[in-house]
Amino acid sequence: MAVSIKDVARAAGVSPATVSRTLGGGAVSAALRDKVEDAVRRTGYRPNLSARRLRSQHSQTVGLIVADISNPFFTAVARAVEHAAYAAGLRVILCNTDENPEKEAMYLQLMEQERVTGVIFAPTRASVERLDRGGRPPYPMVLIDRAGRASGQDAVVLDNFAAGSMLVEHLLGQGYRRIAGLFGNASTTGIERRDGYEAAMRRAGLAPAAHFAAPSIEAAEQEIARWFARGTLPEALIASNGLLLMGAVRALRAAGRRMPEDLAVAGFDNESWTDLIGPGITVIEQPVAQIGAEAMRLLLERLAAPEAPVRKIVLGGRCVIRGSTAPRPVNEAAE
Amino acid sequence: MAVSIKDVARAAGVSPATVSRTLGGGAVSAALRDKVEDAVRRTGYRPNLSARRLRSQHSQTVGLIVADISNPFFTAVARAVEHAAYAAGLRVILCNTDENPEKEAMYLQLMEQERVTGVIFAPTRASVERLDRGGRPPYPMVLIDRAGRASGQDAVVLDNFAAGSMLVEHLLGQGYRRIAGLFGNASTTGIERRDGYEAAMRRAGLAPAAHFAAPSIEAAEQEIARWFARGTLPEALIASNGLLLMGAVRALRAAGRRMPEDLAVAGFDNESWTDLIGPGITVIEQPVAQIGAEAMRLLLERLAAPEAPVRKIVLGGRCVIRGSTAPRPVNEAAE
DNA sequence: GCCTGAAGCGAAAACGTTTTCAGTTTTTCC
DNA sequence: GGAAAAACTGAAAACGTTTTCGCTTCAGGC
Repeated sequence: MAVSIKDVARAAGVSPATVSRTLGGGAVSAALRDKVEDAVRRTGYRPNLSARRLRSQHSQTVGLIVADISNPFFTAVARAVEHAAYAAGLRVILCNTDENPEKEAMYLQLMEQERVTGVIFAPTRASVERLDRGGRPPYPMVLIDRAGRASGQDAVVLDNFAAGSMLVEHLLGQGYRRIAGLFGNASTTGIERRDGYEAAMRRAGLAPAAHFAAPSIEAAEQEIARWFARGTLPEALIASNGLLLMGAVRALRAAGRRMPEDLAVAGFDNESWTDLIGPGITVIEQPVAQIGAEAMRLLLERLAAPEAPVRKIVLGGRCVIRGSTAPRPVNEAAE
Repeated sequence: MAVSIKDVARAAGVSPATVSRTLGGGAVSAALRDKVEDAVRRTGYRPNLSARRLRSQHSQTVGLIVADISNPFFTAVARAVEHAAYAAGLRVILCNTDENPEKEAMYLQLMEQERVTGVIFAPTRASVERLDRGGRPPYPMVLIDRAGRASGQDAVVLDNFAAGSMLVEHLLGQGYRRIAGLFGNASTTGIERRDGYEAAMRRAGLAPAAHFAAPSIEAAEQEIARWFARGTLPEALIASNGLLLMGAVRALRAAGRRMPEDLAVAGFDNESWTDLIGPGITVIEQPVAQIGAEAMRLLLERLAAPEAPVRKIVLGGRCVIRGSTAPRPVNEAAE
C-alpha cells in the first residue's frame, strides 16, 4: 500500500490537514513546514491525484482529440498544445479517433467522465453536424482545424477557402488550365478548400473537377492511379492535405511520371519531405505551432470567462512555391 | 454540480450500491436493473472516474512516455500502443519528453501520482543509467526502443547491433569502403548501432568513423554541412534514425550533391518519404507496429505475473535496398 | 491590561465511488 | 415441506485528499 497523507502526518507529528496545507501552499508556520517537508522526503510520499481531483473538483487536465496522430499536421499541433499545457500546469490526455465518429463519441464521453477542465478537438464532419444540432458537451471546448459552421464553439482554423483559391490562382498564373482537386472526405476542412478551389476556377471561367478520397496515403494513391489507368489526367492537381499529397506523389512515381511536366502538383502542409522530392512541391504552409498555442489560449480564456462571446480565430496560410508548379511550357500547351 | 450515483439511486428508487452493481456487472435482478438503466438514461449520469479509481484502487490507465512525438517512429509506436490499450480497455496518457531527462523524471513521477497500471517508456541514456543504478519505479514498466543493458526491466528493442552491421555489410558489398556513421547522441540505441557499425568495419579491416549529433533534423543537417565545408566527405554515410537521415538528405540537397554518386546514403526507419527521394533511400525498416503491440503484451503479462522472470524481446530489422546505395562505379573508385 | 483580529492548527466532513457485511428473499435439494 | 444454499439488496465503511469549522495562540492597538 502506498504511503498516504496520514502516514506523512504521523511521521511529522502533525495533522493531515497541515500536511495538505503545506503541500498546497496554505498558511503553515515555518517550524511545522520544515517538519512536514522532511517527513515527505523520508516517507517518499506521492500525492494521489485521483483523490485530489475528487475532493478539489478540478482535474487540471485537458483532452486533445485528434483524428490521426500519424498525420504530421496533428503531431505538430499536439506538440504545441502539450507545450502550452505544460507551461500552464495542465496535463494532456491525447486521444486518437482514426476519423471514426464512434471513437469520437466514446472519447468525448470519456472526457466527461474524467471531468476534464476542457477539450481541444478536431472533429469529423459527423461530429460537426452533431454540434450544429446543439449537442453541447458539458465542458469548454475549442475546435481546431475543422470547425465548419459549428456555431456556438470557440475555434482555431485556417482560412481554408482562401487557401484553396490561392493555389488555383498560383497555378493559373503559371499557365495551367485543367486543374483537378483531390480533397479529404472526412472533414469540413476538405469541403471548404474545395469551395475555395471551385470558386477560383469559376472566376477564371474554368470547369472545376473536385474529387474526394479518404484522408490516407493509400486512398489517395489508388485514386490517382485510377486517373492514370483511365488516361484522364489533368494538367495540374491540388491535394488538400499532407496525406493526400503524399499519395498523389507516390502514384506519380509508380507511373513513372514527372512533376510538373506530366502533372503539376500543389498541396497542403509544408512537411519536411515536400522540398526534397523531385523539384520540390508547392504547398500551403499551415501555422501548426500557432494553431496549437492559440487553441490553448482560447481554452484558458474561456475558462476564465465562461460567458464571453464565442470566438473563431482564422489564420492565413502561406504559399510556398516550388518546382512542382513551375510555369507550363508553351509548346506543350499546344499539343 | 454533476449528477452522482446517489441521484441515480434516488431516481430509480434503489440504493447507490445497487446502481454501482448494475453498472459494474454485479448480481442484480432484472427488474431493478431495468429501473436503474432507465434512471441512468433519464438523469444523464456519467461515472466520475476519479472517484472510481480512488475507491477501486486501479486506474485502468497506462502511461506512454516517448522522447519526441514528432518523430514518425514514435508516432507509429504510439498508434500501436493506443490500439492495443483500447482493445484491452485501458486508457493511455501520452507524454512527450523532448529528450529532456528532467521532463522524463517529472513524467515518471507524475505516472506514480496517477497510480497508473503500468508504463511504456523510451528512455534517454540518462534515465537508462538511473535504472541501471537500481532506481526502480513503483509500477510495472516496459522499455521500448532504448533499453541499453537496463538489467531488471522488460523491454522490446530492435537488434541494433545487427542492424548497424547489416548496413555496413550491404555497403561493402556494393563496393564502398570509406563509410562514415552519424548516430544519435541521446539514446543507447545510437550507441548500439554505432557498435554494430564499428564491429563490421573492423571485421572488414577498415577504420570506422563514427560521429554523433542530437537527434533532430537540424542538428544532422548542420553536421553534414560541416563535412561538405571541410571537404572531408566519405564515400558512404549511415544515419542512425529517421531524423538524422532526413537532415543528411537536406544537407546533400543544399550542397547540390547526389546520391549515390557523391555520397551513398543508408539509414534507419522506413518512413514514407524514403522511397520517393531521388533514387530512393536504403533503410533498415523497424517493425514499429509490432514494437508497440509487443510492449503492451509484455506489460499486460507482467501485470498478470509480477514475479515472472524479466523478458527482453529483440526484434530483427529488415533491410530495404534502394538506389541511394547502388553499386559504386569502378572508374570513380580509381580517382 | 484588555479587546480585536489574524494566524495557525486539528477534528471532522465531504468528494463519488466500490466493497464489505449483514440481512432478507428466493431457489434448490432431499 | 423443510432446511440449506444461493441470490439479491441496502447500510455503512472505505479509498486519500481538501476544506470547513472551531479553537487556541499571538500580535497590535487602545
